[in-house]
Amino acid sequence: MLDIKLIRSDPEAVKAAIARRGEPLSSIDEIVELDASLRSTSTERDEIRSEIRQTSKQVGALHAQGNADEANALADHSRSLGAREKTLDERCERLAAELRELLLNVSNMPSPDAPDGLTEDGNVEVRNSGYDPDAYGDHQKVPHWEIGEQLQILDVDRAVRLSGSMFVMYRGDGARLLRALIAYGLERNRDAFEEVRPPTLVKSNTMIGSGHLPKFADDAYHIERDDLWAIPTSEVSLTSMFSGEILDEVDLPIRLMAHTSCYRREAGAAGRDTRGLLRVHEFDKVEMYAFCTPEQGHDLHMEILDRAESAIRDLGLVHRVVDLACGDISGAGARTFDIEVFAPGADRWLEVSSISWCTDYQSRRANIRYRPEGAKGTQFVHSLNGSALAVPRVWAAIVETCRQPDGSIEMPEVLHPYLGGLTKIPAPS
RNA sequence: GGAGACGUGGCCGAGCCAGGUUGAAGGCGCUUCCCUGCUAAGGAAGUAACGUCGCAAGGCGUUCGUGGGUUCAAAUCCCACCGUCUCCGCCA
Repeated sequence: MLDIKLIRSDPEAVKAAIARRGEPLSSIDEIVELDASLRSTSTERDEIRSEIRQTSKQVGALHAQGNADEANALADHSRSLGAREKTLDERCERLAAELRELLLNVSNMPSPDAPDGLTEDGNVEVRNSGYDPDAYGDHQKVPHWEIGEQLQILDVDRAVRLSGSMFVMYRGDGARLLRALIAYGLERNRDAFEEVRPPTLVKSNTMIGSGHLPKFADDAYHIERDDLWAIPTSEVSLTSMFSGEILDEVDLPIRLMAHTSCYRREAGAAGRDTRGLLRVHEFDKVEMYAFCTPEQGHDLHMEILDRAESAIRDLGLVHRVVDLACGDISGAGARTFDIEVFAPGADRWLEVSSISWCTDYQSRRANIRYRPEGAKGTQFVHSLNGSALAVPRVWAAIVETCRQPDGSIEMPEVLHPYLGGLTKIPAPS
């Protein structure tokens, strides 16, 4: 959520920023208007309330003196004020609800450092580990869904039987590799990040806090009976972990990481990139998350990017880092870097991590503040998030990249400690 | 899921049955100052967040789990919901 005071005092600057995303600007004008009428209405209401309170005290005092006539006359007067107060209050409620609805649907302002561009065509590649299309042998140009079937480590057909298309099932050494990836993602960040295992079913307010509601309701699974949402990422749970709290500056930054399942309806993506693990409704992910002061934001952003990138690099995967154009940054982010790995079998780049600095956009929604040391009052914290390791696509890239001419799959060395002695998934006999 | 008890400020804890001068006694903690003098004790003052108006000082409003209702007036009365605890049931 954007700061209403900023929209009020400098609507043109806000519009200029939002325009870089290619989002419509008309709601900003509506917000300014609604805000003005809300304030004038609530001022009027508050004045009447004040008068009612004063009058009521006098009524009590008069009764205490035994002066019933005068007390009743005053009470009558107060009653008429009450009617007016009610009307104004109802108008305030309506205006506030409308204003909030509009505000919740405005995306964050992109950072001035984010590249221009309304689509992914404006994305800027900032690093590439050295992609060479000729570097792959034929044995690596087999897509993971075929390898998975050959080695019986990925069973798509049976998963579809259970849950429908775009659900998958890992089996045998495939499931073991998945488990190793999760452990790897958590363990290498344990030096600085507190491991959390949050709920994966959350209330609507929790989804609003991270920015996934109300705008993206179609992308999420909703359990109607209990009005709970299945999280699309643990970012949702972690954002609201300190909701409503005022943190101490000395405790910042707070670094958290969580492994959870993630659930996505992928409503707009039917039929696109749906083979194998490219896009699935349920997947495992280790997420990094941080709350910090505005001053700490930039360095933390770089730190999380570096941690995510080095995890991929150490697995030996060809990858690149992309600085997202304004129009390609998701709603809550002000600046986002994506990490993509190259999957030689599927023959395409796969997005495996999205590292975002959300400034105070999420903390305003979830109401998370901190007390700056030596200053009065409170301020909203900044929040950042990024995948430490998103399992399916990394799993796919490993299986394809590490496939040997005999059809076996050599496990990356950094995973050995988590594989219980397995260094190679054997070729089919 | 059933029965009972309970939800007050940073914490503890009065107030609620008899609605009014209670934004809320008292204590603890914390901050500043004084005394004393040495890591104690004592004394004084201060000690929420948010909204809005104001250059400011400050004014006004909201918040006693949440949301409604009754009333001139609600922490106090009524209703619903949420949560916590105890016992029972069920279960991993």
